[in-house]
Amino acid sequence: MVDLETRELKYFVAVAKELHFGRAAELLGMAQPPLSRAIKQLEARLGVRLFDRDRRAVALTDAGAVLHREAETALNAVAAAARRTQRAGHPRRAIVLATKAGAAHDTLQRLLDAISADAETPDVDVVLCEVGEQAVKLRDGRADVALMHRPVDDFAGIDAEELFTERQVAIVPANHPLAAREMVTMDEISSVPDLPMARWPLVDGSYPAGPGPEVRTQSQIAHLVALGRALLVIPASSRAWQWPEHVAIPVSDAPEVTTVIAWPAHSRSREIAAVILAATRLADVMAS
Amino acid sequence: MVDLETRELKYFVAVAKELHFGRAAELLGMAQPPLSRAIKQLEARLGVRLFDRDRRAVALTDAGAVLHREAETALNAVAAAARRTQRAGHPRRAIVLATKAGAAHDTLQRLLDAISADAETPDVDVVLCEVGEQAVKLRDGRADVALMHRPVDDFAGIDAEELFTERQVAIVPANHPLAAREMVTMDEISSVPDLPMARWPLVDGSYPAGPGPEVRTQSQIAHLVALGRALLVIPASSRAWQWPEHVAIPVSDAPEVTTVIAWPAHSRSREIAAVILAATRLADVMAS
DNA sequence: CTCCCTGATACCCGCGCGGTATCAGGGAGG
DNA sequence: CCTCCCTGATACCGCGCGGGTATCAGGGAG
Repeated sequence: MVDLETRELKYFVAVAKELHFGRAAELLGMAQPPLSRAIKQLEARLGVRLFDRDRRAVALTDAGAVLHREAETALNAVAAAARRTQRAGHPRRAIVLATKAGAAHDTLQRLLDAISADAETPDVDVVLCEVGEQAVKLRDGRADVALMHRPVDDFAGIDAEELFTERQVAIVPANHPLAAREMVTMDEISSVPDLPMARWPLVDGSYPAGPGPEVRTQSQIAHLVALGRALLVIPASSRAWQWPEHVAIPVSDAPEVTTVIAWPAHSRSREIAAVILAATRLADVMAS
Repeated sequence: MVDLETRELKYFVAVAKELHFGRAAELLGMAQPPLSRAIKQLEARLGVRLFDRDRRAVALTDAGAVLHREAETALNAVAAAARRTQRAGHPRRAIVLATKAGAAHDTLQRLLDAISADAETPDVDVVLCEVGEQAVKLRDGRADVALMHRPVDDFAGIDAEELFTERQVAIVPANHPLAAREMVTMDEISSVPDLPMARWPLVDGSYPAGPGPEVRTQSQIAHLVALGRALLVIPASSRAWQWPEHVAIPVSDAPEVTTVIAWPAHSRSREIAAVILAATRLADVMAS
């Protein structure tokens, strides 16, 4: 049985990301030769070639691609172990709730109120995330629970309880012809040439192909829409970040989005359970 | 940011399991002093006390208990990374299916037939498990897919697709009065003093309290039932291992058991997806 | 043909990990 | 009350390995 050290995994991931030993070494704060040697030893120990180096380019082999994925989840698990242990050991025992900035603002407000009013639930810190960051933070231990969205977010390794489901709205510039509409369809908004949909980064940080502008943050897209350069389809409850220059129009045929409260698939502590319970109870109240 | 090495985690887990530095060191194949030092350094690095040592006994602190849980999942992830990488790199690319020995025998038979008949699906090796072992093997990479049972198995970190649901039967000795019955209730069988239910080990290896005999394997319990010393409630499809000395009686009010095909929550490769698809298709055929 | 880019090799040094020997403190038994 | 022993902590040492610098090697570009 081979066993890998997290140091080796970290080295491997750096090279797999950069596909360049020199740059990877620099990122790791070390020299290139020991890095080359470490990777070589790793390959020897596993008995598997991880990179194809043909003098000018470095590429992942199939096995390397597998390790790339696996190593990242393993490193996340190790980091989570460290962070959760530290948090458990320190007097301050607030749990961390991750949520997309601007999303479900009023629900979150009421949830936090309910939690702080209830003596049973622990203190909660809120950390605001961009796009799909909640899952990352749950996985590496920087957060304990999160508000996430089905089906848009990535739930691998994450459990969740449904809170509420809502339709989506298109956010368009107030001075655009579409702004006068009562309701639109996906077909209509995807065929507007002067208002392409903004492109969000995928999990690996790259962008899908398409005509729309590349954005990373909510305020970037808010700005772009206000400038009349893009439109956006989001859950209705996200409207909290709308500016006067924005108009929200219900989209009749966009898939509904379910807001869920999510936690890492393992480690369901009593504190986390209390918060989940508070959230589901609140959702029941709001539904009735 | 602290980062833990897998070596340290392994040391910690050994001590957490044994609650005894000397024995843990022996299990690890090392001397006790370096182990003590390693744990001490770990505590220093995390800034958290992990064990309460009061000269005569070693106990986990709250933080230690957290790390115990987290470290085991992290180590599983690391081991899985190594194993899956090795498997991906070697010419032989069979995927490994874990199943409880004796359970759902005919379904499995047909599934394997369907898979080997289909050129699209990969080769499949079958590994037979005792009780809840499938989840462990999925988590540490020794298996890629598994047949598991809801609600009895532990699905933390594991995704699954339902295959079929069935009622449970009580297995009793053929010479016992109950053997003549057409149908029994849970109440009836739990109040038979001379036929206690066998006790299976919990996830941590210990046994729940109770009058029944402790068993670890299917053949142990099969033997015990044949000897008239215990009874057992299992899904109807598990009857494959019945001996002539066994009689199966439907239990009217036992919770139904759903057999599912399961895989680790991350890493859903094309090969695994093909096997899952074959299994769900087969279940559809069998249901109609 | 030459230069340069990039990964591999050679070699050295120092830290850290693991080993042995020993200490320290407290519980149990006479 | 004293002693023995059990168990974890401390002290100290040696060496292996991880990381550094210098250099090589091979192939693409101009």
